[in-house]
Amino acid sequence: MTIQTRRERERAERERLIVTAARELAEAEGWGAVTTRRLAHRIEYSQPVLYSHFKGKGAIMAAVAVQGCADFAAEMRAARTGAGSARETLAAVGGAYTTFARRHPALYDAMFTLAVDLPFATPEAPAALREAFGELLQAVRPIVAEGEDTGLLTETYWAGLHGLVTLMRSGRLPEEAHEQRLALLIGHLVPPGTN
Amino acid sequence: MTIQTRRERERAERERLIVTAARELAEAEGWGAVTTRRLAHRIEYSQPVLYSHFKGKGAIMAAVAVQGCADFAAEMRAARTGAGSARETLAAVGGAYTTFARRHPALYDAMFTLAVDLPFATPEAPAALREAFGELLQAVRPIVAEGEDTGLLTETYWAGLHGLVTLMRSGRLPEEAHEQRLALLIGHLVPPGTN
DNA sequence: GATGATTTCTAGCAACGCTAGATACCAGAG
DNA sequence: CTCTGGTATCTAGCGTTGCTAGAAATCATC
Repeated sequence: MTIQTRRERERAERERLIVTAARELAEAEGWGAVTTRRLAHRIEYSQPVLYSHFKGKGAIMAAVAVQGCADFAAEMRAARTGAGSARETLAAVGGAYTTFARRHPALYDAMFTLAVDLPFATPEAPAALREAFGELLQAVRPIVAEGEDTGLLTETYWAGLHGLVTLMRSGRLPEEAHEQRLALLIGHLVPPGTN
Repeated sequence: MTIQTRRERERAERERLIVTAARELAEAEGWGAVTTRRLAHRIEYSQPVLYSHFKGKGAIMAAVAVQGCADFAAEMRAARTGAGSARETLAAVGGAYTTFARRHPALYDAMFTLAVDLPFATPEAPAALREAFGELLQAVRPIVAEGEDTGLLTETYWAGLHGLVTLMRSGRLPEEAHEQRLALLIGHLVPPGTN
């Protein structure tokens, strides 16, 4: 019994090691630099070991994405609970969103741009993912107008943030006016007469 | 003289052939299926010929992107000139935007998501690109409120559309409520009391 | 028809994700 | 302590990718 559990523990530890190494490598040099060979060398094992833990490179990226979502949700939660009015809350969460995306581009890509096969808009979506969306949702709820759907408005806000971030990061939008664009988006989402 | 011009003409024709083949292949099977070998085989030349025309695969994709931008701008222009009120115009252009993105995913990716080294938010940006942005800009201009910058609001609208399209296409947002989200975005951009 | 430049192709490099088959390891039985 | 069976790991290699050097073929000109 003990021998079995020790092995399982070591296996789990190595799996965490793989995900951490992939994350560090990606954050340091981008996903293009994350190859199975480099990853294997980094964890001091051979390539096939990776495939005994994950179905492929995509699954490793998905694991990194889930881990990233947890951090992401935590940062948004902190921003949300530290804010005052409804408008301030929406701005704080939006700011946390774009700040995270700019500080952790590789993580953000794994979560929201690259093709990783993670279930998203379904109940089977990973908890961290639903939690991150939940933070956005709670920030949006107070500013939902009569006859509007909270979920849909949250998705629309998300899309706005995502668009701003990705277009800016790929050089399609200039960096400098980012804060003004973000303010415009938020200003137009908040109904007139809201505190 | 004539012999030189004939060669240049043939060269230009072959270059168009390459771009067209790349575009067709990408639209039919996605950019993942566009390899230099398949492309070369399709135009009935060997691979190195591609590199005598373009610096690499990225440059070919950039050429396809520019061509796509021209079509894109034309469709948005048609939608814009066919609409009535300011609100209708904004909605028509937004609809044309998302429709194009959904109908030509590969083209859209080359233009707005994949990393192609094209100058964007600068005067050196390709004409087709600036023209496409100009269509958006003209649709936005009538609804710009006092104290707002037209360019910045256009960029924000663009970001919203881009976010909706990319999140939906990657499975992060469910397809079915797309029209409602688009309506929400437009409804919040148009100032109250606008026709 | 020979010559010299230009164009095009053949063949190959290094790197990629991934995997089959060989090898090393190690817990438990005699 | 030795042997055995099963597991864990590695070596080696497949097929593919973007890209390129050097050989071969083509063609205008003398």
